[in-house]
Amino acid sequence: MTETTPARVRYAPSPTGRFHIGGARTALYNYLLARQTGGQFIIRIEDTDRKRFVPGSEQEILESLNWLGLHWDEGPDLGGPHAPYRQSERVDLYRAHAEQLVELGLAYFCFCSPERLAAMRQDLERRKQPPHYDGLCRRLAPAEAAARRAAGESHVVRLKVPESGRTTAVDRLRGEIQVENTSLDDVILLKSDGLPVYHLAAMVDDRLMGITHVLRSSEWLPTFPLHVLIYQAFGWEQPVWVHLSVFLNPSGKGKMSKRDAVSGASSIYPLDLREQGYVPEAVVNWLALMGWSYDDRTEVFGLEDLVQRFSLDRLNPSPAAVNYSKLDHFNGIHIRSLPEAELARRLAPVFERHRISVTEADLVPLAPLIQERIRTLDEAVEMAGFMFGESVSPVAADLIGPGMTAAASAAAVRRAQRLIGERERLEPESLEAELRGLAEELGLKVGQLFTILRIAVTGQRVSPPLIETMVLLGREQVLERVARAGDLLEDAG
RNA sequence: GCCCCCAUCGUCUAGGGGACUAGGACGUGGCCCUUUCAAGGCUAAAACCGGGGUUCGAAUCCCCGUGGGGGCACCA
Repeated sequence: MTETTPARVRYAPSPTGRFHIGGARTALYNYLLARQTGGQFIIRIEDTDRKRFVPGSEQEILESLNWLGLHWDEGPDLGGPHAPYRQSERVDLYRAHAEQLVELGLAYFCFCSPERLAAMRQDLERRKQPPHYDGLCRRLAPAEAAARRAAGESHVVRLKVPESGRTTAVDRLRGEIQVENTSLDDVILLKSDGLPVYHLAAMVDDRLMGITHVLRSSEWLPTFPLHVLIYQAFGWEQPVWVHLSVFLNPSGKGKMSKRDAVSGASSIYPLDLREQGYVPEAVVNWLALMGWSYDDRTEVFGLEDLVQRFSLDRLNPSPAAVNYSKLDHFNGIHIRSLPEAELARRLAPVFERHRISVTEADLVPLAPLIQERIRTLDEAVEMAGFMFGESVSPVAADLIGPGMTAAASAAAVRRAQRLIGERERLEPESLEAELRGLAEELGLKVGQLFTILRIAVTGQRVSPPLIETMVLLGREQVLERVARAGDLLEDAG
């Protein structure tokens, strides 16, 4: 079943480190749902933990999302009807809501010191018991609690979890999840510094911002019932809850982690992927299919296709191992589907990064030659960097044709040199015909002659198609390089 | 220790009681095409975690194991 009413969804990262592909996929699914239903996609920064704050990470998040094409309707930079979109700027809201819950008798002030809590936790651990707040302050008379608070005693606000019964939480993918209330802790909602924890802040904001669907990481599954309880305490209607599976590292053992960013060739960070020559279309396509599928055969999608076809019903609840060779595959496909001018446009900064000065206009005629040969944009430099250097420097030994002597190779090169020299300019059809003719005349296989010339002209064994490359390079350049190869071969012989 | 989630080829997945000799894709091997490398085409090997049920019939439903993952903070 596809959602029909406009969905207001949010991606709510905390700025505590680098932005990775797991977050990107969560953002993607949220974005797709919003666009498909004509709803809104909101970015909210969850920065209520001052200790873990990492400067610059908010920028990385926003830059990554923009690069991927996941543009938002409301957010910390854009503002919107529910501004501000940074939780650190919304603390009064959380405080008021926490107090409201205390007044309703559904939460309470707790004066237990961190030391007492730590000691209690240690004790329980020693006795192999699950960590659990003992409810000391829950039993305080409201009047006494109010007095101690008024006296300025340091305190937090805790949720009063029912002491019996069960809580049923409904996840769109997994159905009903039931837990005994006794297994739930009286979680802290408001810290002693007056800032909320996730459990309070996210619920309040989701409600206030009119969030209809919460698509978030399955790390939240264990505290999901608590969140349902908080909604119930406020008397709010539940949103549609969807817990997305986590990403496993490429081996399939263990959750994807920072280590995986350095251990392999490919990174878990979108911005690194960009640096490595991946196109956003490929990253989006790849991410979309890790945890979601359309059918049993279609797998190449652009963002717009995904907007059209995405469906919560086709989400997969099981964890997925990251597979970079599949990313390479998608990257090749999406590079090939780019218009030539667009490919040239994207290639320009890549050559620049490799300190090869070349204009976008120079790259336009080259684009079709390499388009189906590269899997990442950076491979273009390897493949065709020789086009933009002053000269190439092949080694004589490499110039000798397969199964040939240096002398025979030299002779072949000189004949080719003369043939090219006799032409005013190079035209692909006739050049190819004449070189093929030459090979035949010399009793060589086309491959033998072309291999020699390829190395002479490009300096490499692997290159774009020889004829087109020579035409692009131009008569003078080709002549110079072929002549030099002839010299090298004659010296070697 | 306790709680929660998950379970089909190496990996991503299709499958929602009979259409399954379990389909597709990546990767891997072979062949074809071919001026190199790609791309493309064809092809091969490769999976229902185990055990009990339910049913005429189970990859599909239930239970128990096992395995994997996540969580148990004045982090998110």
